[in-house]
Amino acid sequence: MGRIVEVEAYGDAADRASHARFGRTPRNAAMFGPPGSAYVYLVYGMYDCLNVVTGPDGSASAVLIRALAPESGMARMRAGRSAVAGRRRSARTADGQARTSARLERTPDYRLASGPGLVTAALGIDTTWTGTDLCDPGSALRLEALPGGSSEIASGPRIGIDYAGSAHASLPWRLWVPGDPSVSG
DNA sequence: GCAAGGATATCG
DNA sequence: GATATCCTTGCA
Repeated sequence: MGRIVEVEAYGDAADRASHARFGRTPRNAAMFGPPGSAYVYLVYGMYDCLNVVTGPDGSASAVLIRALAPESGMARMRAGRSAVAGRRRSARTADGQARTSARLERTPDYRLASGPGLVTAALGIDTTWTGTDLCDPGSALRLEALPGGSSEIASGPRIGIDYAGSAHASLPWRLWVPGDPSVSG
């Protein structure tokens, strides 16, 4: 379990940074699904990114989960991180494997899910989780309300979307908990 | 600073 | 059917 400390908002075709910018396609179909369901996609051929579908059924929008502050299950998060790291080319050799493993061991708990690709690696989530009802208490992957709730929230431009053009790239649709060490670098 | 990696949307 | 590109990461 982790506390969500960094997210980004993505809209419909009008949002030139969104996967929905080309309308409905096989990949983004889940973005048009019911709110509270999951949209997981593979990015850069290696990392999965977890989104929460937010808009009404039939409209496209989602919130990308960019970072978690781990609260429990850190041993399993490390196992998940290790499994994903093992697929990288640098870990194909015995020497690379040893370095990757040593690096992960030096990684503090608060950095286990400090990035969108790291969130899914830590949780063991991949694209097959697309469509999961995140609001069902019976789901293995789910959202829960945080008792005691609100902390201060900062906002700024979304990351890695320069292709969208300055008008969209400058929108302050990245939200995070200021000062939290688990926010991505 | 930049390669790895595979799916994907678009173009020919 | 081929190809430029991608909501990233960890290495040089």
